[in-house]
Amino acid sequence: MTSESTWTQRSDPSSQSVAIEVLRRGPISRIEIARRLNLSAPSLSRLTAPLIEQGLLIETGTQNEGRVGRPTQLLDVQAGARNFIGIKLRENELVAALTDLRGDIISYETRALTDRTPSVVVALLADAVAELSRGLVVSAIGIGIGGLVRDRSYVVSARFLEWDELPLAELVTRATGIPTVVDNDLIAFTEYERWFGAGSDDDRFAVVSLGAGTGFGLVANRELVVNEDYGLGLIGHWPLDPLGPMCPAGHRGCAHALLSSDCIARNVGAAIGRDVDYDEALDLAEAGQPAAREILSASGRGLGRLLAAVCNMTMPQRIIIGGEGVRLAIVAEDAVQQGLALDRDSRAHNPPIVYANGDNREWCRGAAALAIQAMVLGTLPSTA
Amino acid sequence: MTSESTWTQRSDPSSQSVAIEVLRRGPISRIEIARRLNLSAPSLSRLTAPLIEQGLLIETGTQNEGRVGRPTQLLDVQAGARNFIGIKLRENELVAALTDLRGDIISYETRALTDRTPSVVVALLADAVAELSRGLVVSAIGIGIGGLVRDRSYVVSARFLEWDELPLAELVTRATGIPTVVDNDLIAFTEYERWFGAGSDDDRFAVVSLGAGTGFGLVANRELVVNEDYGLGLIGHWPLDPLGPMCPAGHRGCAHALLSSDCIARNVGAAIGRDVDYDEALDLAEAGQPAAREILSASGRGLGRLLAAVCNMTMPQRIIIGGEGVRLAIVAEDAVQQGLALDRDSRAHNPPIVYANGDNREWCRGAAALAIQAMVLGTLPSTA
DNA sequence: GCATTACATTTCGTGGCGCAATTAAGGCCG
DNA sequence: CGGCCTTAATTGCGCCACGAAATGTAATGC
Repeated sequence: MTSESTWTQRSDPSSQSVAIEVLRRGPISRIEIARRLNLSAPSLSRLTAPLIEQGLLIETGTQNEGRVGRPTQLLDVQAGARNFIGIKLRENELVAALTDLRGDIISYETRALTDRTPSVVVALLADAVAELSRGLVVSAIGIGIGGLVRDRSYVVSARFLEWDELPLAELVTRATGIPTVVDNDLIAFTEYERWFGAGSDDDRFAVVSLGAGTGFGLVANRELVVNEDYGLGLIGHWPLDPLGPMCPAGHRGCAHALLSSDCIARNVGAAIGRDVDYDEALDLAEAGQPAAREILSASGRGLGRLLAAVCNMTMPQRIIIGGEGVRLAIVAEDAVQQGLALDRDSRAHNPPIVYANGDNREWCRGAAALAIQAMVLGTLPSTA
Repeated sequence: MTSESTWTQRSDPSSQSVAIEVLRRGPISRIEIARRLNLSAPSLSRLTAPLIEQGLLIETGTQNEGRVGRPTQLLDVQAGARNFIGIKLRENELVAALTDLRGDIISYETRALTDRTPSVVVALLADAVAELSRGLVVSAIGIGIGGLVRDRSYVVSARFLEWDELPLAELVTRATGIPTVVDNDLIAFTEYERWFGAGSDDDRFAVVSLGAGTGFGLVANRELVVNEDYGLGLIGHWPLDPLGPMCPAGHRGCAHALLSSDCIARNVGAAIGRDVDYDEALDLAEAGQPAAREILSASGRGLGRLLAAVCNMTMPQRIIIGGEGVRLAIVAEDAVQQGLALDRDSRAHNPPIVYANGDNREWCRGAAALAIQAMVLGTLPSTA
């Protein structure tokens, strides 16, 4: 039945977009798909029949919500029918997650990276994949990596892994026999949010990630906004506070100085006279320790000003804050609002801000989303 | 033949997109349209035939460029077949231009605005329209206005005209009998550049306007990026230089303080001890007057930093600088590049920067573009 | 002059689509 | 409780937009 090479068999574009709509919008009625795709009800009967026949879609109960009239039959994808693996490569570890068709995570594997030689990393990666895929068929692998990637396959540069000009997708495909796609981790995360996550109903939204660095992702007119420089981290040193602390690269009050986990931990540590890590620093601020509170207020205001810049320039309908450092936005929420107010016209409407989990899971789901997209859209590389 | 109500008669979408392609891409061969629209050559023969029949398109000679093979027949719109009027409303004048189907200007009318009462302005406007349209049929009127506009028709607020909640399109339609569309002037200008201008080949570009205020327009994924707040001038007080001069609203070194014609003229005037206007200020800087040069260098650097912010956040393939104050960008070009370098990663690629004319014409063409779009896309309001 | 190249057109069959009518499945109400 | 209404899904039907293939057309090149 489910052939591995293509998803919907027929390459008919509207059949494909129906399948994608069900995949992205969860259980959904035929009539609702018809409205979204500007198709007629008969078309939807025609288009869904073969997809149900193939076992790709299933009817999952009815829904009526107390309205009169015939209840709708909800359609859904067989989320378990396919498996994917999403992998996040970090400076010193590798996290791989087995997911279903929606990027929901089934299980995990982690490997410490002590040696960054590509062949060693690829071997570890293949090992984690083998472990996760025991007894299963994995349709595709997605990899997210902090750095510059071309063609969803080729790593141009990844500073913290000290990689340059590496055909990563090809290496992994060879090592695992599974088609593989690679992209910048923030692109992967943004794509996940666009297809399945908090941004799936928006025309425009922005993603801001906090953690070791500060990242930015943008979706406008329902499509990702990227260019060849994406992955350089263009907003990593965005100026936020002319009187703020210095960052290691010598920018005063830049995003790195105010928002990165390292700098926050270092500044709080220096202020209270002992070493603390990022989470302790936030704990102290939350507990009311004055120096920590002050430092985190400054960071929050800086973040607010960054968000104001995002709003003023890209007019998003939603802002999604993610990354390991997301707690900053929550702990310093009041200061964020202050900073936002500072650079926003008082008549302007601020978009809702939503927070992602802030753990490794979201990066893996993002990476898996790349693999899912490639499979569904038929852009997977061949394994030959 | 040319019915006034619709453009392409048949509402067939691909017939319409063929017509739009010819309108936007100037003289173009069938085969090239086929490539752009993902259609086959036979489809193009079929689709163009009735459009030529109607007199909407014409064949304008052949082209071969020294290649072998049958030369291409170039198709073009009968640019003179329709007329439009584009109107820019300013604080104290109204500029109306008669244009052809491509927004190219045929003639002008100007009216001084001494009274801002809507009925008076509408009467003046109708008078200018009557003058321009003598002996001609005008298909639609487009109006560009600095302010907040809804539904391409309804002025929510326009500060400098002291207008609020005014159904301007309706009033003008009633006064002239010609269907009218209204929008923010910068949206109009951006739409012109997107359809006909320097951005017509780009997926993404940004527009920055200089003059009385600082404006910003963005196109991503070939569509305008706007929201309900567009027209508030969200980047008018963008922070650019923490040590810069104050603006009247009390922001230090903001876009207004550094880039607006008024502030530049005032600052140069104060420095040299006599009143100068904007153009004199730029003349002085160009002539090497030290104080003027310094002030304009600071402005140029500020502009550069603004452009850096635009590039970092929206990754445009092109930046178009327009507005009455565009000369600043040219006079202070070196400083602009300095400022740009300041906030850009040295590995990033800067997009080409192009300059618009900087006179009233570009605003009128923008307004006309709104009218052309509405006519071509069939979204014109009825005159009933 | 004939081969080559490439744009344009004609013919023809396929198939995707919507309209209209029909069937299905539940509420609403006297 | 049994029509009636409403909304969803399906079936039948015919239209017509589209591309494949073949043909026509107009240039270059040797």
